[in-house]
Amino acid sequence: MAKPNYQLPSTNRSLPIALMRSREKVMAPIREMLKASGITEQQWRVLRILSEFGPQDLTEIAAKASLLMPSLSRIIRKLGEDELITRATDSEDRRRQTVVIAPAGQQIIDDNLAQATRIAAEFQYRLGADRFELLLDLLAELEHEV
Amino acid sequence: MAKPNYQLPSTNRSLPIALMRSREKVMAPIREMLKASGITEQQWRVLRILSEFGPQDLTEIAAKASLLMPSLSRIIRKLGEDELITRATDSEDRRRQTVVIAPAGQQIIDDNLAQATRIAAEFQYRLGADRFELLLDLLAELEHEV
DNA sequence: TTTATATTTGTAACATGTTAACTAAATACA
DNA sequence: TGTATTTAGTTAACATGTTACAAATATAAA
Repeated sequence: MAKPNYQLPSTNRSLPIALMRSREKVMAPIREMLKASGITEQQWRVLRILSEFGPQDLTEIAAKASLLMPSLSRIIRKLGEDELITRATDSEDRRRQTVVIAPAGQQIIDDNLAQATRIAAEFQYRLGADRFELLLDLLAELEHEV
Repeated sequence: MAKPNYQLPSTNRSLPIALMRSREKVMAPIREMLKASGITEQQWRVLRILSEFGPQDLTEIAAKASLLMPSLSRIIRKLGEDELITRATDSEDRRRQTVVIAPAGQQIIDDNLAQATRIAAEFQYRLGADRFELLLDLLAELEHEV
């Protein structure tokens, strides 16, 4: 069976490449899982944030999801077209739009959250809780301003 | 002066998001530097690999650069159009194309490598050599097969 | 040698990343 | 009050990420 074969092998001590490869490795099983629901990794991230933190505007979502506004704008439009979210203009500040997760969107969360949690736990288990926390700390240090 | 203001703030203990934010933080100054040469982060990665490891085919480049073949195919075409590389069909295996860095491409490497090295060293210095190596080790562990 | 299979490269289609420019609305301030 | 600035979000343009598939070539099997 000939299957797409674009693996990303070979070692490398370059930090940017290591970060990229790790993220790919971590997200690949999530993406695989989400295929059944027909949504992407980023759409999943937005839905999770709406489910966990409740209705909020685009700027808040962008900050939590680490998405740039132009990307988020497109994602929100797509999620609206698919009726996974609804949006309403804020009555006090009419520039602002409050986004709310819709039942169909919440259903996708309900269908996938348990397995997503298992996948995340698998990586934590692989490193061990202490080394996992250490990794998150080291990554956070990279984000500090110079 | 009104400037684009799309920062990516807020903490988060999610590994995928931490990986994404760190990579962005590490690559942002490189991208900034490369603007003067008019090439992107990925084009830079390809040129560096060609400069460091010499002529090679697309598959080898993809592995070293952690790029998928469809992306690399477009990048190589663009680099060829800009005359930063040249390509020639392998005489023994005519599917294979050997890519060679051109003088204009090598010039971009020469113009930027010292500063790129300084930028990379800055992050290493920020963590300290030991913690930097530890970070690379932890990231490598994430890539292990289950 | 002929056929079947695997490998490699290319292309299409869609989604996102990135920067810049833009609109509309709110706010600061002279 | 009127004007400038800031903020929220959108749109445009280009490059890349991702998956699926097609095309070309090489290799193994019959």
